[in-house]
Amino acid sequence: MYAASQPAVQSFQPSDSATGASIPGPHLVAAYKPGREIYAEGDAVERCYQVATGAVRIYRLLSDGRRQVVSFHLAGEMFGFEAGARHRFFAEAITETRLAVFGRRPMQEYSRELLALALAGLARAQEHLLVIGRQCAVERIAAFLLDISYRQGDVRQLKLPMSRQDIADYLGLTIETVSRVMTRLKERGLIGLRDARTVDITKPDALRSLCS
Amino acid sequence: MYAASQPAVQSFQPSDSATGASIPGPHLVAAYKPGREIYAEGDAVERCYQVATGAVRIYRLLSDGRRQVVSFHLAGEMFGFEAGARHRFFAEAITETRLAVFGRRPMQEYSRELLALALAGLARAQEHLLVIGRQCAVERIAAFLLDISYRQGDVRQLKLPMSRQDIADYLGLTIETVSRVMTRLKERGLIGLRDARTVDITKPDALRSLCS
DNA sequence: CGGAATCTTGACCAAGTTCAAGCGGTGTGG
DNA sequence: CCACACCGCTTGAACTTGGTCAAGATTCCG
Repeated sequence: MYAASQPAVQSFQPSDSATGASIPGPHLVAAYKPGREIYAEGDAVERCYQVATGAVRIYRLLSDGRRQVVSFHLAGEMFGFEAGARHRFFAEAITETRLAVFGRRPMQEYSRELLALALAGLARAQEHLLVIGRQCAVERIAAFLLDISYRQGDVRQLKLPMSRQDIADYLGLTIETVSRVMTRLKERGLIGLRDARTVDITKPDALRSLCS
Repeated sequence: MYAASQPAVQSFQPSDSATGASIPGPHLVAAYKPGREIYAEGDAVERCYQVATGAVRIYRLLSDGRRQVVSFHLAGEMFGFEAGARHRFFAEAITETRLAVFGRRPMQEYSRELLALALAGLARAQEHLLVIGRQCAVERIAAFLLDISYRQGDVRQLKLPMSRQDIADYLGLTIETVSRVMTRLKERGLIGLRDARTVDITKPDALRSLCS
């Protein structure tokens, strides 16, 4: 449902892109343990990142502890560019994660490439707004599973890197609701749950028709 | 709460911006009656727009009629740039509206300026995600009123160009809930309601402390 | 003045939250 | 090696927020 706008892999080095440009040569690769912070709210924006392996969550905390995850980033996807000089969200590795890191210089020089990425990010945020603003719990979960499946290469069996709590905070639900909906989808035969993090999409069309 | 990232006025022609660049000369100015469509979902993306006067809503419809307004654009603000070749949202004039229209050429040549706009749009969408995903009805309305007030120049008395239905569809609520919360805020003395569209923010700090 | 939007209000209802308990796997220390 | 504690997940029951449905009130205009 909201996979449509999602390129399978984002990259600064498009092999055959319309622009022909690419960010040159060697760049840092950093490794992060699960839960490790990549940047914090308030930090200066001076790099951007591409996930080599693993997964990342971007989120914000409210003063009373409520958390909103605004995006996940899987292998191949870029993140870290923001409007102002300071980050307004936290970024954390979800699993064992390796990142390609791009410095300030490239970011300023490659505004055309960054523009495409920013516009793609905007599109995804807007799709997500639609899901959170106007869809019920089942629809949100269905859309989420399809989106992740699509981003992992339209696989039938997907490995969720994130916890139920992460999913809940991404979809504006509680962990209990996520859990309940998952089991309900399993009972209805739309998905299989090998374990909590391993989902088989047994009836993709049925799932798709769920998120109107 | 989410006004912080919002420049008071966005422009392709920043008088004293860091870039120094500006998009040259004459461009079309178009007028729209209330409710008139500016572009539709599926239309080719070939212009972008700056609101001269009036207000615009950007939205998407679900097949069963549910609507999500993803953004409003007030005087000075730009919209219309999207990731793909086709629009994935509708744009409509809310009130009597005049728009400055920019063609394809400038859009391709001014990626730096567009990048800033896209990043600002991304920031706003993400803030909005936080509001819709994790805040209750009162918090949403409080944040909304403060945001609009800020964007109209931090005025105490604000004129809402949009209907209760527009607000509801923007905040992921129903028109009834919006109405109830408004009257409750009035009863508590946080705002005054001259008429439904004219709001006095009598206690801005109290309102601010509402949206945690 | 009449009619149509738009907005408000009330009573009831339901989806999702909260609170609480239990399950299952994993890792650790006795 | 087993016992135990921990963590993430699931499940159930009661509750609450916001939604639905229905009726009025207001405003806007012709």
